[in-house]
Amino acid sequence: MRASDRAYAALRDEIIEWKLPPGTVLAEVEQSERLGVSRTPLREALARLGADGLTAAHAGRGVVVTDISLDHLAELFELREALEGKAAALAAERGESAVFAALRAEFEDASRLLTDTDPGRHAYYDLVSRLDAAVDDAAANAYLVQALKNLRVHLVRVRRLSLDDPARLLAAATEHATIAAAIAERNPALAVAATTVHLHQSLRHLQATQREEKAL
Amino acid sequence: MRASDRAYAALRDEIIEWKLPPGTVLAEVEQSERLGVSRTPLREALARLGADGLTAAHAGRGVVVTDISLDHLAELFELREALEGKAAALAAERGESAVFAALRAEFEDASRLLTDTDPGRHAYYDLVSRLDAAVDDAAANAYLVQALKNLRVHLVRVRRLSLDDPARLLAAATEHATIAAAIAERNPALAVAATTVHLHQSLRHLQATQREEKAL
DNA sequence: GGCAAGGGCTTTGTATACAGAAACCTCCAC
DNA sequence: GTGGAGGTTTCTGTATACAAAGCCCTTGCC
Repeated sequence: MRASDRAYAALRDEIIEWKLPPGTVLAEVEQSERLGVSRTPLREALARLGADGLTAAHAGRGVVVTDISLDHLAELFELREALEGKAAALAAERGESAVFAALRAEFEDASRLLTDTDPGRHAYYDLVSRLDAAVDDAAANAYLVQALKNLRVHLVRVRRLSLDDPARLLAAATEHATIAAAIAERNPALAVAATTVHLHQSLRHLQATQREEKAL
Repeated sequence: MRASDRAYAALRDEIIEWKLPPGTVLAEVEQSERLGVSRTPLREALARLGADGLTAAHAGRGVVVTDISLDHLAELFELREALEGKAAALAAERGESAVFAALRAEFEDASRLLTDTDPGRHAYYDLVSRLDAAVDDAAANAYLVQALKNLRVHLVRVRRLSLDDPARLLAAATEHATIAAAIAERNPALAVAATTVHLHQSLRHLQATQREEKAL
């Protein structure tokens, strides 16, 4: 693996996991020494982070980790609604019914996963990403998938803001089942609606959690 | 201006204007000598082009200019529909009515511009970008605007595929006027519908033109 | 005491030299 | 004649040295 890839992956993970919180300045020499690579590949890594929107080049002062606040959260979910709604609609038009019917069944069984502890939650997250991947695959649109990929980096970042509570995950599982069912039924309008509902609920929950944490 | 910025802008323009057609290999030394910059800033430029999706790093053989065919056109417009539809809806919710009412009037007067020759067409294109900018501004969503910006690079590239014929531009002006009117009326659903119609017609026209050129 | 200008210092931006890897061509064997 | 293996060549990937630009601190003047 290339040194620039390693540096990019390391910095990206650290930003996503809030080990490098917003506002952190990433000086080139400092980071290159820390990560054990030269400045050249590190610069390439920083450029990619900037393209992802995770950092911004504050001219002269080095690149800084971008902020992500409550306001950004709403904006992020507006974009997410546009992209995931379209992806769900396209998947409903083009996808294999059997694939999504199977995923629907898994989500309806998810209550079993979520009564357990950590490994169960991990299995649930895995199920969610399998649905995402299935939608991406069925949508069959490279540009849309790329845009979603860019978006998801930021979504993972905000997810780490608050621990998911089991009650919300259970509700989300039902919403995901509805989305999968709509796609399996080849009903694009329903798929869009189900996606909109799910994202609305997710955003509400996140914002409520955020306000709680702020109050502490 | 930085050398890497110059290299990026130069290569990007050349790709967009089809001076570097799809499949062209961009060797680092060759391009750095041609553009009069060192390999380091050139590599940064190539990385940015890759992030834009204009080039793909064919491992070992250097980066090549990505292909853009009729199939890609449909995919591109699917993404465009999702993003511009959402942007129009948000603009209808949040925008200043007066701004879009004025733009509507300009589009309704556009027949005057389009009866003239080249300078008139240039003025029309300028009007279109002013509408885009107004929508971006009114949507007030940095993530959405960024996604649109990424998309537009590819759109400019396909526009160069075929010369716009005056009849289509005239029809497009009417469609744009309808979009602006919907936003001015603060009617998000109508704005989405008008955008969908416009994009559908544009795609149909482009595909028809493409088939003609293929037949020649 | 406050403001501005200048110098030092840290920072990024660029160039070049070197190392490693992959592709292609050639030559040999079958 | 064809296939494979080895060598050569050219490419990308990385490191480091140098240049330039911006910021901060200090100092002098008002």
